[in-house]
Amino acid sequence: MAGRPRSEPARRPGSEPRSGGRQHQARGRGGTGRRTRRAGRTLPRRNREAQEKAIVEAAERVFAGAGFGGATMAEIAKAAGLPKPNLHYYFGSKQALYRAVLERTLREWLEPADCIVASAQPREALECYIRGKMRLSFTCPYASRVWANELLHGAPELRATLVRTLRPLVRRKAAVIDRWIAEGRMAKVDSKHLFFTIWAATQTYADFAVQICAVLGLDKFDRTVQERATEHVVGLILRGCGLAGTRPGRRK
Amino acid sequence: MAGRPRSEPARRPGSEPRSGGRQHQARGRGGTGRRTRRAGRTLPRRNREAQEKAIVEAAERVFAGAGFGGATMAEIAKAAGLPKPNLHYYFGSKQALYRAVLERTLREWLEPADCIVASAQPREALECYIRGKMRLSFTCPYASRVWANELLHGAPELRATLVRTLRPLVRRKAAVIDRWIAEGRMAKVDSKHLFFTIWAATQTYADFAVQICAVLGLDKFDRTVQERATEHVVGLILRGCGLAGTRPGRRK
DNA sequence: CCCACTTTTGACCATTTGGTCAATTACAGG
DNA sequence: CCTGTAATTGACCAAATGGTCAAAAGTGGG
Repeated sequence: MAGRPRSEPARRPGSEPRSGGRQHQARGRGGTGRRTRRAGRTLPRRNREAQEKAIVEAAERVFAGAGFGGATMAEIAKAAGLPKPNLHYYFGSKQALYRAVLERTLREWLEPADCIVASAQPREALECYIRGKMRLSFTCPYASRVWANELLHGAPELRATLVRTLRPLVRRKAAVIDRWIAEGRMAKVDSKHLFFTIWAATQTYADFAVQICAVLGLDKFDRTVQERATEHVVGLILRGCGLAGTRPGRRK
Repeated sequence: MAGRPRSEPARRPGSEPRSGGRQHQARGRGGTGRRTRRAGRTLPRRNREAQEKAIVEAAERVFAGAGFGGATMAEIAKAAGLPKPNLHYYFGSKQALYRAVLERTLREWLEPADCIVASAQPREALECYIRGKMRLSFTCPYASRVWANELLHGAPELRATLVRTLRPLVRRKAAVIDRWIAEGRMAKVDSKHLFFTIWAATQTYADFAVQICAVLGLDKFDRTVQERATEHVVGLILRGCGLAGTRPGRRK
């Protein structure tokens, strides 16, 4: 099938490396997504947005499992259930796809920080933040691992983002905490390093899950362990910040 | 290019991939190192042990920077200042070399835990352990990153080691902590999860150094930041374990 | 000086991999 | 039904990569 080259097929595919660079214009012009809603035949006729999402999600899993260097486009394509050229059609290159995955992750990463606002109670705010982070670790471990992997290798793709986005965010949130400290509402801790510790303590459950499972003798995290871990981290850090009290003991 | 000797290329002496692995008997007999002192020409004539060490160290840096999949034998060879076939001569395969790097790391990893013994004071013991871990993070970041990378990707090479070596160690050390808790000498924390938190909080300075530097606006850690970070982590966790007191405030 | 053994290397391969193409199919309008 | 555009896909590359060889060098003993 397919084939049947009409009449003047063999035009010698140029042989030159074409080298090329910016072919793949990506994104058409205006209303690309027309949402056809009329299923073609085998493929549910997904629109561009849905296809891109499917690819990014597949890529997230594969990158998380093998790192940028270890992941292959073929594997990602397979995971997404699409032929390989489609990935290039939508994202142009492996690196661009990788970047798309990272961008997606950044949003989730920053979200829980919304809890930390000056008008909140220190204990409520930090507890909310930590719980949010723990929840993410358990629900989106892949995203966390891709992010961790990128940092591990020197953040070649997002060093700029760290400085332009993460740094200002931390500065703002740290200022809130510093005020609480100045008002004597919590112990004197280094507010920025507190963030590093919270990130580390919470994401370790996503990034290093195998190690934790191995030590605990589990195959995977179950509800019980997730709750136990969460209460442990929340308790330890709140106590470390001088925010114990109120809630008597371990909840569960 | 590349010739195309079509005719009778390989005599296939053993056809099979050799699979096995024990070629490369490593370790010579007794006095391998004879240190010729007469430089052959460019290479100072290093003995086997020294060569292996040089290779492992180069590999550690390269694996840390690119992960297993992203690292190339050529790059490692270049970093070690040796031709590529030498790596295979000494270690047989990329995987074997990688494993050698991991084994080396495991030793460093476990060492600081010696501080935690039943006869010690809880505060002294934990403080010693945390400081030891922090020191390692700052002095041997590459090793930590290789380890982290391996865990991140599911620990394909050392899942067994985790269960056979790390798990029993944690069980023993956790038992010590549980006793201290039972004796009312420290707060009620989950002893195993306490280890996970300590590992995370300390190694984040090695694994995610770029992120921390970006947030702090630094190029690299200087003495001051290292001390500040150490005091922060020690203080936060000890307080979280109900082991504050004695030492008044932040030392520096 | 010769011999047996360990190391060192340059030259090569078979495969894998990111990426490219041209041809084909699916649609939406006219 | 025809046509232009978006999307899809099988077939291909050139480059990179892990690994292999066999021919050198070194080396120490007899």
